[in-house]
Amino acid sequence: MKKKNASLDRSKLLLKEKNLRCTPARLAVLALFESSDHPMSSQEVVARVSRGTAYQATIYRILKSFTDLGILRTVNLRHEHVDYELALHSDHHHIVCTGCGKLEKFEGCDAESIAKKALKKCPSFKTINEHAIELFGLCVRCA
Amino acid sequence: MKKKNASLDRSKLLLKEKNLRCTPARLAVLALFESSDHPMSSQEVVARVSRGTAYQATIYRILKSFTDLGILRTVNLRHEHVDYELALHSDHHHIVCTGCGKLEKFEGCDAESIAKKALKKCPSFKTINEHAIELFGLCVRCA
DNA sequence: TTGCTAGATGAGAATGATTCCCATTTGCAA
DNA sequence: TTGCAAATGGGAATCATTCTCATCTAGCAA
Repeated sequence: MKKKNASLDRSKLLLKEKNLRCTPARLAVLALFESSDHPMSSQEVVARVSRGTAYQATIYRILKSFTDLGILRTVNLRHEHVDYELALHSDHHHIVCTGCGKLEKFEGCDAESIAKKALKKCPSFKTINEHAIELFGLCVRCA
Repeated sequence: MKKKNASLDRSKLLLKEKNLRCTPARLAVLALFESSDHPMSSQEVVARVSRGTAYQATIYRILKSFTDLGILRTVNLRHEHVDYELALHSDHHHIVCTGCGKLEKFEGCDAESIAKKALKKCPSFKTINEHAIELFGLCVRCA
């Protein structure tokens, strides 16, 4: 249970940082994202947070406020919906197999050099703070 | 009018390539995307293709089939909706100003090196065929 | 050119995700 | 502990998207 408590403490701290009250609904949403190995659609979150913990309208409100505050971010994996994931790490990206849907994460995308290049080409921009990279291809099995 | 005709011919060719019939509704959607300088939400497309040319259900059907066939792709610019754009060029990305929403395109993202790196880290993937890169930062005015 | 037919669209109803409203509850600072 | 602004519950309302099916048409074959 040590792990769970550590995660709970981190969640509480995070909410405090963002000036959000520490409610069971918010903690449940954070815990779900911490325990999930893949980004989730709003519907999946609604389905997976148990009814007693948070009503659906509350979950939509939480997803919106978390996204606005940078706790969550949206990801486009080219499914027919947007997914949400924790926005803790900036250098966190995905590879999707367009054959079977298999999903893997990767880091180390060398974003600085891309950002530098982009800024050189777009002089009307001053700084790059975040970046999203998604790769689409075929896994060993589907290739 | 030379330009317009050339664009029309390209559109007809594209539809034929994809085994889609050449209808006024599809041509109107293609023309809209060719003339637009920014990715558009489904609602914007519905609003901008005139009623006489295509009914909304038709536009949704067209957006879906075009996306499935790779004529359009979805882009996540972190607005509260997904945007569509022509998928003609693979190396075509965006920078978004998180202050004012200003949008610019850039090319030359050095995708091969990212793909190579990612494949090295993810041995369960064999090939990368497409990639999405979006950058978020501040424009000169907002910085 | 005409006729044929699978494919495409029109029109509006149906669906279903998301948001709204407001009464009630609750986290948390003083 | 108290007070109150913030958050939630519950269900109705909204609105984007999809469905159904009758009608139309693009494009091929004769």
